[in-house]
Amino acid sequence: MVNGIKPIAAKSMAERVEASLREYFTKENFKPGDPLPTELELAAALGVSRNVVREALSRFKMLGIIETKKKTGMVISNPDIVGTFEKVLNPEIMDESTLKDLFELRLVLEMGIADLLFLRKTEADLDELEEIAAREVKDKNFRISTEIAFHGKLYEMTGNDTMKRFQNLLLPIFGYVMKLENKKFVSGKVTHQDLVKILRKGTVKEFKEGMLSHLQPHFDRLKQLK
Amino acid sequence: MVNGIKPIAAKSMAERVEASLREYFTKENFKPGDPLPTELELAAALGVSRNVVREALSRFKMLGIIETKKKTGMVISNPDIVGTFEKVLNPEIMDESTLKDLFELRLVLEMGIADLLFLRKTEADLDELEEIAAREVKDKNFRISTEIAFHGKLYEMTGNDTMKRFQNLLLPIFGYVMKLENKKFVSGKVTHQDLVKILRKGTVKEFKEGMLSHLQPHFDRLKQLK
DNA sequence: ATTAGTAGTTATGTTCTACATATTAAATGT
DNA sequence: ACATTTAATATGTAGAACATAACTACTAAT
Repeated sequence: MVNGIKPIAAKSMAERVEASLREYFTKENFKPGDPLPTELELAAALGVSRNVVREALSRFKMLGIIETKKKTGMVISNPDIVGTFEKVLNPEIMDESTLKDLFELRLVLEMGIADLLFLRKTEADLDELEEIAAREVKDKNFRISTEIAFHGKLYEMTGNDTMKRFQNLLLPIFGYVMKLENKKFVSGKVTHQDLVKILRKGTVKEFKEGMLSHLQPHFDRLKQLK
Repeated sequence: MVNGIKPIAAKSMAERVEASLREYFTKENFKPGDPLPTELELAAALGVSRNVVREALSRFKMLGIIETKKKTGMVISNPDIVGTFEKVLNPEIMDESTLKDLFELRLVLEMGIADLLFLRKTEADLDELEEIAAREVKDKNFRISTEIAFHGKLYEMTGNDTMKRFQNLLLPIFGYVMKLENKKFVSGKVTHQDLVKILRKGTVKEFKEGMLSHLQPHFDRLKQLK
């Protein structure tokens, strides 16, 4: 077996141009709004066809790192990281171990937002949350949608838009993993209504314990697996 | 002001082809390993040039959703989501509110991993962690690197590779935000060595309190801002 | 002098053709 | 039956050409 030897340039031109451009952007310290050379200039500078350059640029456009206008040219812009995440987060084509990891990540987030919640909660938020929890008790049929609504509202209350959107993306993962394991959504001893109550009048510590108890079935399952 | 009116098709062909392909993949229920039509077939089916198709395909290749081999053609594959994340996570071109959000996200993760840690910790892990903490006390100069090593090891101990890699990506964000706010890395009353001790002999609850205390300076700063 | 209109220029958007290259599959020869 | 050669095919890359939007500058008209 041949060891310590690797292919010279297995990667495609577009891939290499992407890497070169990325390096160029950081080296030149590009900031949002800064104009880029034209496609032809880049092609000439890199010694490749305009076609290849465009394939690489197309990638940056997808990430939101580059924006273009005709005649004006291209400029750097700040990418939408959550939006990008969305583009790869397809449960159908994800390997199982990653799915499991993301499922756990969701649990970790859920357990970790307590401090932010107590830092930023408002009366209006609590009222709305309470209303969601109350609605849930009436409509036995729509447990999943209210489940989503409740936890979604929690993330919203953190005042962290990125986290809220991120959690939203993880929702299908959550559902998918549950389906894979043929499990039903089961809540622990602490209900949503209990959580609201703690959030309103209790302490951070109590809330953390409450949330753990609420998610206990999920943690129990993890314990079984290992 | 004109209301309820939007541009017909402002998006580029490549962008629309990307969307069409994405829809096609899910509709046809493609799984990793499944072969795709050829570029020419796609171009014909979509009524666009092969060039445009290639620009769209290039995007999927970047995300790792498509892999290609000459002659054989293209197949669906499972994307590397953390790797994709890395491609957009450049602090230099990110807007400040997103940076702030990610900084908080890091804190939330840190607070939320306690349960996983106690579920999966091993003696070997604890030994290594203790060693890192001990090294830190000796080398006053390299506080930041040991800071990274310590918390990195914690994530590693969760047994969640995705989370570990994700945290690794957030590190530069952490540093960047600190630099932006001209703050130094300050630990709370609970040190790394204390955390190790709790992790070894204490309870989950104690560890959570310890971690909160360790990160308290950061939470205090958040409190100041709001 | 301000406005309106016109023409020219430029960079991206799109298409088409051609050829290179890797790899599979078929054909051929021993 | 096996090894070798040949052909076929899908991706990779290059180059030219034209379309299109948007900026610039010049011109004409009120």
